Amino acid sequence: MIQLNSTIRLFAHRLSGAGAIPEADIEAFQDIIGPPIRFDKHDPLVQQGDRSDVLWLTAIGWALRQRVLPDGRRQISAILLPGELTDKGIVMPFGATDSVVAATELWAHAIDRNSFIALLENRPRLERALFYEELTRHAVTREWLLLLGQRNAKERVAYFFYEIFARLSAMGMLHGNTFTLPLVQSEVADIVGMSTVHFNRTLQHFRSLDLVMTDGQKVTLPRPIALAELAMFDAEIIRIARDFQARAAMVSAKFSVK
Amino acid sequence: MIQLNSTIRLFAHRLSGAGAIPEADIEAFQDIIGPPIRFDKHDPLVQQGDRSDVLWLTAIGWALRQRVLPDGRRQISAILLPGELTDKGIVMPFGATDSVVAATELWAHAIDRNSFIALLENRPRLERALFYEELTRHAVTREWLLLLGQRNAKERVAYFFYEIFARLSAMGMLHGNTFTLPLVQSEVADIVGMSTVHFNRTLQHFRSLDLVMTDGQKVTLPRPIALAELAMFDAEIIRIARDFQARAAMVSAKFSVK
DNA sequence: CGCGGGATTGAACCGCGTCAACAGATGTGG
DNA sequence: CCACATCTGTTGACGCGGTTCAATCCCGCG
Repeated sequence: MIQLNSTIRLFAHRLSGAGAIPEADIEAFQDIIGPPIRFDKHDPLVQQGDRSDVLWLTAIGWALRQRVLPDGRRQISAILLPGELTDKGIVMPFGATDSVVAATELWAHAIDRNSFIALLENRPRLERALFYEELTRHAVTREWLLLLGQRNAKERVAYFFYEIFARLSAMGMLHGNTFTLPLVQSEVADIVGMSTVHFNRTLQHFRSLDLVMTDGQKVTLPRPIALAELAMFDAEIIRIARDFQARAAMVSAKFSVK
Repeated sequence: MIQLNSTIRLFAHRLSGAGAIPEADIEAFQDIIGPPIRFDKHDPLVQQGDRSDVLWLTAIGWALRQRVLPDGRRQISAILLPGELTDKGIVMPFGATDSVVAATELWAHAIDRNSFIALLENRPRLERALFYEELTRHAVTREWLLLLGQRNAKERVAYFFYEIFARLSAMGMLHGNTFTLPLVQSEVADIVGMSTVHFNRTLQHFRSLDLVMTDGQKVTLPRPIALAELAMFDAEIIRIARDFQARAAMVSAKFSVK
């Protein structure tokens, strides 16, 4: 059996949401990714408007998908954790709609656009898995529309912390109720659509309620469920997240994903 | 040659964004759709949380995709014009994440879930077209995140009117600079994430600038480009919309899509 | 003619943004 | 190893954009 690296494992695990992917497809995918390349914090992996010939599979570190207005206002639309593709949209015949920038020092594998397209052509189950994953991600983005369009500052911040918590939990990247959040406050503010100052004040509100504790980049949520309820986190999504978590635990036990 | 109805034409046209679909695939698609069924205004086609065995292809009338919070706050995440599918996500093994409700009297064709899945299985180009369409729609949804997270009330309202204008233009559903907007103000308010009262006041602002004129459901944009600039509508998206418009004009000339 | 849904208006209020200053941590070059 | 610059977090003061609540107007319709 071919040795698969843990990034590919993570990636394949993400895609397994709607059914397993043939091992052969995963191996074929591994064949087209390049060696890991290093990006500094703030380096762009994808530039809004560009037509690039490569997309990236993140291996270590966080990246942010974002769009900016001419006057500099910025909205972050997604956080890319390890094992994610920067831009499936590269298959489309127009430029990237968003930028993707490294939020931390980051390592990512390059994937040639044409190889990627050819691979999907020959591996229908892999293509389908990517299609289904996109449907899921789109649903998450719509949930964020509800967040930005209807929820107030406290709800948004509670939602943010709980969602990060749940996602890292699903990846086995939690230590108890503590995790590392390698983002500065202005970045989080541009995720939840509020000013840095007001995010800071809202954060202090949650600190005073003992719902969020911070120590440098370490964040602890002593009562995550209380946060989720405050944020009106959708029960169905919690359920899906928990299933995910259970499967992820199995995956990490088997393959020691770090 | 098999006779295709105009709804299927519209649908196929929408999907052609990243390449033509074999005529045979389109015919096969037509084979699995049921006769048009009537929905009253406010009737749900899809209910948030439900696991249904059918999805719908809209033929006549508008529908709204929306999500609501437990306390009733609602965010509309998409407007479905004729020739759109209510919920590709039905292929996924979990319930609908959003509701879709008729915004007007509406006619739609039912599609059986299993037939739909089987069709995609056998028609890789059709499946790919749906995948690519989903990528595009997701990009639009991310643009709305930027709208709700960063733009102010005036920009949001300007953006809304221009986007509807551009989409209807692409479908040949404009009469000069005038179109029919069959939505009440509270619905538009829930699209742009603001209160009905403030939407009304913002609308009056644009009326006083002669940028938007209304007469019942008739809306006229005397200077659409000025609106687009005010909204900081992305130039690339304008370009794509114009290409679309050009192609749509050809389609409607050929097939007399109404 | 009365009813009901939607549009519009007024007034009061406040959530959140803006601006500006300061504190603390980290880094960097001399 | 200090001096200084830079970046991030925090706090205060102020005011505006937008919400809320409650009328009132308008129009189509039974």
